[in-house]
This record gives sequence, structure tokens and C-alpha cells, in this order.
Amino acid sequence: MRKTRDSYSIADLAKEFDVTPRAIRFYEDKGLITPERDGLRRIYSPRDRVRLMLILRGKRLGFSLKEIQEIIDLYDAEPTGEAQYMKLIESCRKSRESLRQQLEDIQVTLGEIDAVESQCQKLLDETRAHGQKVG
Amino acid sequence: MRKTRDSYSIADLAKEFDVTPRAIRFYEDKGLITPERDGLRRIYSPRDRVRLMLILRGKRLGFSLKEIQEIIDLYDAEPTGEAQYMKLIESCRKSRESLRQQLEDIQVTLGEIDAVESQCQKLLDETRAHGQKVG
DNA sequence: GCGCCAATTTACGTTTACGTCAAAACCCTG
DNA sequence: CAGGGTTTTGACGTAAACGTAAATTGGCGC
Repeated sequence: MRKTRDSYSIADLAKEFDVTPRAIRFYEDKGLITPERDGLRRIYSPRDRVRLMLILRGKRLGFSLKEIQEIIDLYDAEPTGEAQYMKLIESCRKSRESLRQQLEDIQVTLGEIDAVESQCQKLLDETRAHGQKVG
Repeated sequence: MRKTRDSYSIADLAKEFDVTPRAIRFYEDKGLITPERDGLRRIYSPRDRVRLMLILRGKRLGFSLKEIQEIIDLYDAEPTGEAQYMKLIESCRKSRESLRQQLEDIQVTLGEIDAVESQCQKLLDETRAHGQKVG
């Protein structure tokens, strides 16, 4: 009884993450995933599975596949010189910048939603109170 | 010297928020903004300006214009009965749910980026140290 | 060997969110 | 009132991210 299998079919991943095989193949087309092959069949490794998870998380954050590509590349980049390291660090800095902006946007929005909801709840309570007396 | 003007041209807003007039008109097409008119010319009120800000924030968060529409509608909804209130509160709950997911995604990603960067920084330092001795 | 089902390739279709002209109207200025 | 800048309304184009349909291929179960 193993929890992490060592290979998956496209249907396995499609079902697990609730996306279509077409979408997964599309990500491969764009170079985001490169599964092994058994003849024609695609064989996905646990590593491929993680990449798919990263892709989908990127999508939830509203990034384009190209942006997701860049972020994922950060993870398994093997810098081959000082210049490469600098570029990598710079990429990290940029990504963080964008993410921080999003973080702020979300917190602000969450605050506003909360305000709307509590105001709404308050008015609802009032309406009900009056409703009781009137009706 | 007033800071908040009481009307703006489309070019004013386009410049302020760094979007094209075309985009702003497009949002109007989709019902996200409804500026006044002076003949043909569109006249944007401070309220319209705020709506545009909300739209752009929604875009930064990766929402579609349709989703943004729904969120914005929360702000100036004038519920006209108990059922309306309930629906509004439900909408708030959904939005919060989605935003919390995003918040989590962002925090995780930020953590990972930080890890990548610090690891990178460390390797860079080592490379430099060795480089000094060797070269 | 044959039917069946899953997976693949190819290719065209679709939706979203604008970009990019083009042509006409408006407005101010000299 | 001619010229120049701004704005408007079409209308067509486009990039991204798949959807969808059709034709093929590849095991498997009997």
C-alpha cells in the first residue's frame, strides 16, 4: 500500500485534478510538462504530477501559461555560472513583487467583502425585526 | 486645489491607470461601467473612477470580467427583501471562499520562491568564495 | 482475430479581452 | 473657417487556452 505511485496515465491526473486530458496535452504542447512515452502513451512521473499541480495553482492565481512557465523554471533551474545565479535571483525578486501586489489586493478585497457582508447582515437583522412588528 | 476632481475624460482615466481608452470602452460594453454623456463624449464621475479601480484590481487577481462584474455588484447592491439579502450574503461567502484559496496559494508560492532564492543566494556565495581561491 | 475502450493526432471552432485601423463628429484656436 | 487634437462608432484582427469532432492506433478479453 503506497500512497505515492510512480507513474500515472493522463486519465489518472485528469481525474485527480479535475481537468481534461486535452488541457494536460495542451500544457505539454506549451512545454510545461514533458512526460515519458510508452509507444504513443504518455507516462507521467510523480515529478510530472507535481508540475501539473504547480501549473494549476498558477492558474488559480490568474497567471498565463507563459508566466507559469517562468515560475516553474525557477524551481528546477540549474544555474551554470554567476550570471545565471543573478538572473535567477532577479526572477525571484520579480515574482515576489507580483505576488506581494496580489496579496495586498486580496487582503483589501477580503476586507471590503467582509464589510459588505456585515453591513448586509445588519440590515437584514433590522429588516427582520421591523418585519416582525409590522407583519 | 482639489485632489478629487468631479469628472474625468476617458483619456484622463486611461493615463492615470495606464490602460487604453479601448479597454475602458470595452468594460462599458460589458456593463461594468456606465459613464454619463455630454453629447457623444463620455464623462466619468469619481464613482466611475472607483469602479474602474475595482475592475483593474480584479484583473490583477486574475478574475474574468464576468466575475469582476459579480463582485462589483456586491458593493452597490440595494437589496429589496429578505431573499435578496440572503443571496447577497451567499455571494459574499463564495467570493471569500475563492479569495481565501488564492491567499493560501500565494502564501505557499511566496514561501517557495523565498526558498529558491535563498538557496540560490547561498550557492552563489559559495561559487564566489571558491572562485576567489581558484581564480 | 475481433470488438471495445482508452489514448493519440490533426485540425478546426470558440470564448475572452482587448488591439488596430478607418471614417466621421466635436471642439478649440489662430 | 481651416486645421489639429480628441473622441466616437463600427468593423475586423488576434493571442491565449482550451473544446470538440474525426480518424487512427494499441492493448485486452474472449
